[in-house]
Amino acid sequence: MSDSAPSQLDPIGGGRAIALIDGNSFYCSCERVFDPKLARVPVIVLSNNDGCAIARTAEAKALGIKMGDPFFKIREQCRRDGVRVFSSNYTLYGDMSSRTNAVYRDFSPRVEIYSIDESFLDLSDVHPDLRIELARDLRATVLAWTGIPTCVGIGPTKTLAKLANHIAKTQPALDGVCDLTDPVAYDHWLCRISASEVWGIGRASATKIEAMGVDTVADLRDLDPRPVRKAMTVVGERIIHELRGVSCLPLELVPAQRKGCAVTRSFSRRVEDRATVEQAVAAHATRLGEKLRREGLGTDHMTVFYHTSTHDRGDPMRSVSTTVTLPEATNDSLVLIQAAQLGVARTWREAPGDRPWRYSKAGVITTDLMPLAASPRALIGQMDRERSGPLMAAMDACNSRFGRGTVVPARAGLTEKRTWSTKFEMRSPRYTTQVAELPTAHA
DNA sequence: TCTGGGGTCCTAGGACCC
DNA sequence: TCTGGGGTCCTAGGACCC
Repeated sequence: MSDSAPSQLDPIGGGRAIALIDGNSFYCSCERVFDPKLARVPVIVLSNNDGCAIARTAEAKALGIKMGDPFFKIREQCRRDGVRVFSSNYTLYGDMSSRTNAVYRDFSPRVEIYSIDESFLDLSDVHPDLRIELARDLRATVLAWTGIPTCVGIGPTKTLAKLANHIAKTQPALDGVCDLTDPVAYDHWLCRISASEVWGIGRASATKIEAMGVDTVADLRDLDPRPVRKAMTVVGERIIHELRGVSCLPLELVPAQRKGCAVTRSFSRRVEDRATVEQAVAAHATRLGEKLRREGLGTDHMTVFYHTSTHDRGDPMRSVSTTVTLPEATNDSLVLIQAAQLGVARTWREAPGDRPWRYSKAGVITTDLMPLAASPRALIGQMDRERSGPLMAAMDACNSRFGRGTVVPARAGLTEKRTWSTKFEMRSPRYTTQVAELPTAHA
C-alpha cells in the first residue's frame, strides 16, 4: 500500500457518502423568514401550551436559555433581554419543512426525511473532492429559495453524518459544512468530540461508556463491541460499527407505515369535572380520527387516559388508563369519540374526600394500526363503512378548506366552548397556508 | 414429590430521538 | 397561576404450549 494515498485505497465506509442536513434553530428560523425584524435578535419558540422553550436562536442560547426551560421561569428574563417569544406554529413549520425537502430533492434523488427539520441525502455518487462544494451549494440554494439557514454533515454512515452535522454546527470555522468521509477530517475530529454527542448515546449510555473509560468518539469507536452489547444491547453495538464506517442503518427512502398514533394534551388549567374531561378526550379522538384517515389507517382499540400532575405536590394524585376495544378497525371519528367517552365513563370516580382530583392532562393512544382497507371485518358489530367513509371525507374536506374545527361532530359537548384548550398565546400567523394570514409587503 | 428443554407471544419498562 | 407531545426500538420476564 502506498503511503501517499491510503484514503483512495481504503476509504472509510467503502465510498458511501450520506449527508445530514438540518435547519438551524429550525422553528425560530421559520419565524424569521416572515419577520425581518427578528434577524439578529434572540428568538425562542415554546412547546404546546406555551410550556417550555423548544427552539432557540444562537442569540437566545447565548443568554443562557436552555432547551426545555419552563417558560414561566424565564418569562422575566425574556422581557428584560428583549427575547422574542413565539408559541409553536406547526402548520407553518410543516409547510417550511416541505419546501426545504423540495430543494433537497434537486440535489439528490435519494432523500430520507428523518424529522421535521432533518433529512438524509445519499451523496455516494458525488466525487469525494466535490462533496463539500456541493454541500455549500445546497446550503446557499436552500437559504435563497426558502430563507432557512442550514448545516450539512457528511459521513460514510448515518451516525457519522449526524456527528459531522454536529461538528458543522458547533465549529464556526467550518462555515456550516463538515465532511467525515475525508479521512483527514475523520481522524482529526473523532478524537476531539465527546462521545456523549454521538447519536443514540443518551444520559444512561453516557454514564455506562464513561465507566468503560470512554471520553471521545474515537474511544467509543475503539471499544470491543461485545461488552458494549451486554451493557447497551444491540443498539450500542450498532453505534460502534457505524462509527467505524460499517453501515447498520440503511436510508429509509419510503416512509415506514406508522405503528401507533396518539393525541395527548395538557389542559391549560386544572380540570376537576367529568364533562370537561369527556369533552377533551372527545376532541382528541376527533383529531386522532383525522390523523388516521389521512394515512388510510384504522384501529380496533384505543387507550384513554387522564391524570393529575406530579408538579401539584400535596394534591391527591390519580392516574387513569383504560383500553376500549372495538368490534373491528375504524377511523370514524364518531366511533372513536364514543370509545373515548366510554373510557371516561368506565373510570370516572368522584374523589372520596372533599378535595377533588385536579387533572392536568388527557389523551387517546392507539397502537397496532392497520390499513383500513385490508383490515378484517367483524362478524358481529360490523360498521357501515359505506356510509362512514364519505361522511368523514366530507368533514375532512370542509375542515381542510375552512380550517380545523369548522365541522365537528355534535357529540360530547364538542360544540361547547373549550375552556381547557391548549394555550398558544403568542402564535405567529400561518403565513404560507392560510390566505387570510398571508404576510403583507409594503413598498 | 421431583425432574427438562425447548418454543411463542405478549406486556411493561427503559432508553433514546426530535 | 404557569413545567410539551409524539414517536421508535429493544429486552426481560411471565404465561402458555408441547
